[in-house]
Amino acid sequence: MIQKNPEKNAEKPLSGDAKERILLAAGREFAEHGCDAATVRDICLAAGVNLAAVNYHFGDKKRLYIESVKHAQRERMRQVPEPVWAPGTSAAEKLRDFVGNMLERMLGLDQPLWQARLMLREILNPTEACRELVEDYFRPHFELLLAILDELVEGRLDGPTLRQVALSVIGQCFLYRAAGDVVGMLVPVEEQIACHTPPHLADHITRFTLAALGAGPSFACEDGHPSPTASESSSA
Amino acid sequence: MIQKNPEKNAEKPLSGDAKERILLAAGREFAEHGCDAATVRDICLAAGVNLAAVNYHFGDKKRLYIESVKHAQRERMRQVPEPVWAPGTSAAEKLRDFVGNMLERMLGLDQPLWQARLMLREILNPTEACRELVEDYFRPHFELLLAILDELVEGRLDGPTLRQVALSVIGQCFLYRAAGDVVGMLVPVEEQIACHTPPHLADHITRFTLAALGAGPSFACEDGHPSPTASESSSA
DNA sequence: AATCGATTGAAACGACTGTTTGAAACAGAC
DNA sequence: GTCTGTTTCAAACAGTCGTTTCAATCGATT
Repeated sequence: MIQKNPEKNAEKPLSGDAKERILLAAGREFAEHGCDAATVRDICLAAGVNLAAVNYHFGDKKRLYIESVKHAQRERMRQVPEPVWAPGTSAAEKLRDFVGNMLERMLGLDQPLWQARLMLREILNPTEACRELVEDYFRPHFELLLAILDELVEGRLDGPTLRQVALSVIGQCFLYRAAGDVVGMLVPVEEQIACHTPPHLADHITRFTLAALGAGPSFACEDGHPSPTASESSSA
Repeated sequence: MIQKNPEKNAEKPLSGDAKERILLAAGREFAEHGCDAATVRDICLAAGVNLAAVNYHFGDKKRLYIESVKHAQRERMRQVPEPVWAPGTSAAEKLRDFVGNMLERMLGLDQPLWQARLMLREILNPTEACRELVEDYFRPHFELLLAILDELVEGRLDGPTLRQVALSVIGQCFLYRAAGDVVGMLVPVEEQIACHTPPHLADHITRFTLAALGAGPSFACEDGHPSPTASESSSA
């Protein structure tokens, strides 16, 4: 029943048709409680639909979970596209933009937090949706990072080493996403709000990586932190 | 019912008194399914005790969960103690040992896998047990790493920068623990069994970090991977 | 042997789970 | 209007959940 009623239920804060509302509410609930612990009753209540709607539109809970993961992934790809650079952009600048983009995708507060959290659950406890998530979402970013790093070291590193370097870069970002609460307990609060914002983190991780690859100034040979806000990067 | 099983818990956790058997089985179940999704019936079945034993010994499920996390933490601390070094050990060697120790604690296959998995759940979704976990378990290791790094850079980095470097080191290790399955989908299998063992990873992460800090040879200026099995580290 | 507190046992409690049901409401086609 | 297919609704289904109950059992002390 594809009806083109543009403004039918404007009185309700629940926009879209039932199926999409369920996907949205399911994503939130699954992200917060996990696939098993979340309940279809809570999902339907949050979505403003009847309890039977889940089984009508998605068959059962498990298929709803998989669909909600895929939905969140698609939304995430649409919201934060991969960066593109003008020809002639240096590899170091590309790395800086890439890291910033990844951190924005992981930690960005302007994006819905639950989408990243849902994917994090899928990373930690992979289900059927994980393989698709990896192939469509993670692998392209991984390959892009590999290309940037390869350009950066001008082909001086072989495949396995290059992949390990890429995983070192990702790991540095991933920690703040996955273990953010524990990091928050280990680092003073005033230091967090000063240094643990996506731009500052991107600056640190980029400089750390460039220094490791011999493509930038060493970390410990100059003054402590040379103004993390500097280094005007020409983002596309 | 009190049978003397002198054998250690190879597979059957039916040694020791009921309370300890419950803690062991609870740790395994909570690690696999999470606090909410795990059931006290499965725990009691695995522990070989009556259903009412959980409420008798621990009050309710939540308190059992907290106690099982603390129990796993204590066991982990007992099994993998912090490394100690002879006076005069270089900071680079200390870093190498520290990273190897941390990776062994995260990925070591000779240790029970479920303990690390249970703590990972607590990191991702902190409960009441998390603060104690951080203060008694994570913070000491963090402070030790900070001391090593400070010695390594000979005081040339201020506190916040030093902490960010420490988090970079931890993040590189943490990725393989938390996102191991996804990493396994991005890297060819033959490369994993060759390069993703704790010793190889420790070598890579240490060299990467030392290069970033200007305390070791750069990564991309020499040949690709100078035999990761080398560099005889004087482990404690 | 008798007693007492600590522990264990089988069964049941009420609440909640995912799923199903059949009727009602709805849209458009005739 | 009737008819068709789609979607929504309240209610109930059969299980499972955490927790409780109370009698039976154990271990040690008297």
